[in-house]
Amino acid sequence: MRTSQYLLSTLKETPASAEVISHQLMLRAGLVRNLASGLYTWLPTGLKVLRKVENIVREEMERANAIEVLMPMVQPADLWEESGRWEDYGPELLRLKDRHNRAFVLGPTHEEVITKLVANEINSYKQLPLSVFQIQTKFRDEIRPRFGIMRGREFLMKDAYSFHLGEECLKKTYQKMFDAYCRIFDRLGLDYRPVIADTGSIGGEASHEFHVLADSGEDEIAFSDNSDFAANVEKAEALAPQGERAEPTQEISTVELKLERLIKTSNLDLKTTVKTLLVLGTATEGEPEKIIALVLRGDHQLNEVKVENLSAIASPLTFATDEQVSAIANCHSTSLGPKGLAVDVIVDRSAAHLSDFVCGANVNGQSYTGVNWQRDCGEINIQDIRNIVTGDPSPCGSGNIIIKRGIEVGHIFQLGDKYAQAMNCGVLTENGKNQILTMGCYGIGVSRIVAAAIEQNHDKYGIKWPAAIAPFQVAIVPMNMAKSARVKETAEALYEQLQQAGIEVIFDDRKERPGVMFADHELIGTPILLIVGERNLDEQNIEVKNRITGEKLLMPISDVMSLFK
RNA sequence: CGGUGAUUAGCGCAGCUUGGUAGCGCACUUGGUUUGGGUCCAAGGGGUCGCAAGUUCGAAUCUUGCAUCACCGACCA
Repeated sequence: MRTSQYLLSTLKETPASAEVISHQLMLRAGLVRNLASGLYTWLPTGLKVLRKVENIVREEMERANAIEVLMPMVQPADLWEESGRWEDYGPELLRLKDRHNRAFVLGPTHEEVITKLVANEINSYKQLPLSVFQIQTKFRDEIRPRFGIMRGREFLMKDAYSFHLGEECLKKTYQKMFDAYCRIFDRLGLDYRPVIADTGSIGGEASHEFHVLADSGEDEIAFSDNSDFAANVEKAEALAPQGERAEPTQEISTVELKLERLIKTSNLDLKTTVKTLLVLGTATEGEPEKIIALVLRGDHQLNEVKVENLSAIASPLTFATDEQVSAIANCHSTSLGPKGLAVDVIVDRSAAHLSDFVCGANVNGQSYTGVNWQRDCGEINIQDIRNIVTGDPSPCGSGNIIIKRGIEVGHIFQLGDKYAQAMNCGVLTENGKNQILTMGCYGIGVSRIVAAAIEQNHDKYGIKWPAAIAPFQVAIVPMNMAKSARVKETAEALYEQLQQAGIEVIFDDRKERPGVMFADHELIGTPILLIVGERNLDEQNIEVKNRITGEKLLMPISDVMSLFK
């Protein structure tokens, strides 16, 4: 490729709208352009990278015996009604109508379509197990698209689905996929971790996420400092504190300050206080809305995922309005406390372990000290409803927790039969009976990987691509080619030779000053720069600069091809 | 969905307080100059100032509404 005939589209200045480094560099290096909120055009250089990621993913899927298909992005709404997700999915699902007024959705995922397909195509146990995958554009109407490609509304995803007669077979394929994912991220050259994950709205049993570690990541991951344990903070169990709860030593007394003021003025340790949140309980038909109180130790944070997984709590989690709060406690939410609340109370394990604690008194501007659970609040329902924090004992039983941020680039699930059941996807077994299939599903955010790779591999000059996904393997940068016939001949010959050898080479044949060319190629992140200049031609040498290490060395022109063996 | 802010040339921004011929830097075009790290000089092209309504002799500037984009928040101790 010659730059003079290519769409380089690099920018000197950083567009104001780009927040994270990967977004800035993707715009500056001419990989993508923004079209509308969460929608991006892939420019030639970006597309090259995207295709490389795609191909690695494809090769490893095929190696894991998955077969490629391509399903429509636009899907009929009745499929989604059949699975129940037309109601469940919410506004993230973009719904649209065709000219005949028939309802469709833009596919955020393809469980329905693939399950329908398999239900129609697969009839016998002899055809199982089956794994299929596709690499297709998805659309999710995110509340808040951000960080450029990282959380766009339209994105490229690899999604795979496996079908089995039973749990045992599913587990085998799940492990195979797990291994395939590790190979993919190894080949991509990324620093990643598989972590135990919540199964979320898709449902099912076991699940792992694959995270690329980066400070800008949107997820928090809990690691043990003494074992391989790693889990999404959403999922990581916070163990109950050791030992028995201490006996009460204080009587309740009332303080004429709201809890917040009390904490500030008397320098109270948050660990001796509790906070109380009112949320909606599961709706039952014909009954008035039920409110449930959640109680956490003051220094802890509510884990929404854990709470939503409790059967008593409405999903999605909804906080009580100020009106609902006053109706129940006759005070503002900042003065709530568990004593004397006329609703069901769910107490976090750590909060439940306290004695002589401080809390709101359910009267505006008043708090209690010296409160004790059994004595003052009666029987309580104890659950794990908080986020694990640094220093907590690891749920695996070994070591303590440290927390790092990660970008979720892959997620695998053992789905079970939720969709197969709903779409009546079964086969005849050996003894001639129909049996509903068990499914697994396996996603990789292909476009997000491009952004994640940049988050992890950049410096002040630009992107430092891992070799496997660099848009070009090598750039030829001639010094003052317009004036020197020798430089031109040498550069052209090199270009010819590299092309012949099937190496992805970009030849900077623009009439630009050296500084401009260096800056562009460093921004784009081509791993090797071949610098052709008068300076070294007398000795028939060429300068080779490694973008990753910054090393420069001289080598005879005739040896250049050895770099690519 | 709530809060905040922005919207003026392809990009980054000034001008708005105090209404009166629309500017700067980068990029682009042409000529010259320079040539191993974003040269320098000169000339030039490009904008219904987000949209709509209002106030006014006159609106980028004041008022109102709308749209789009971005950031923050959605944890209520």
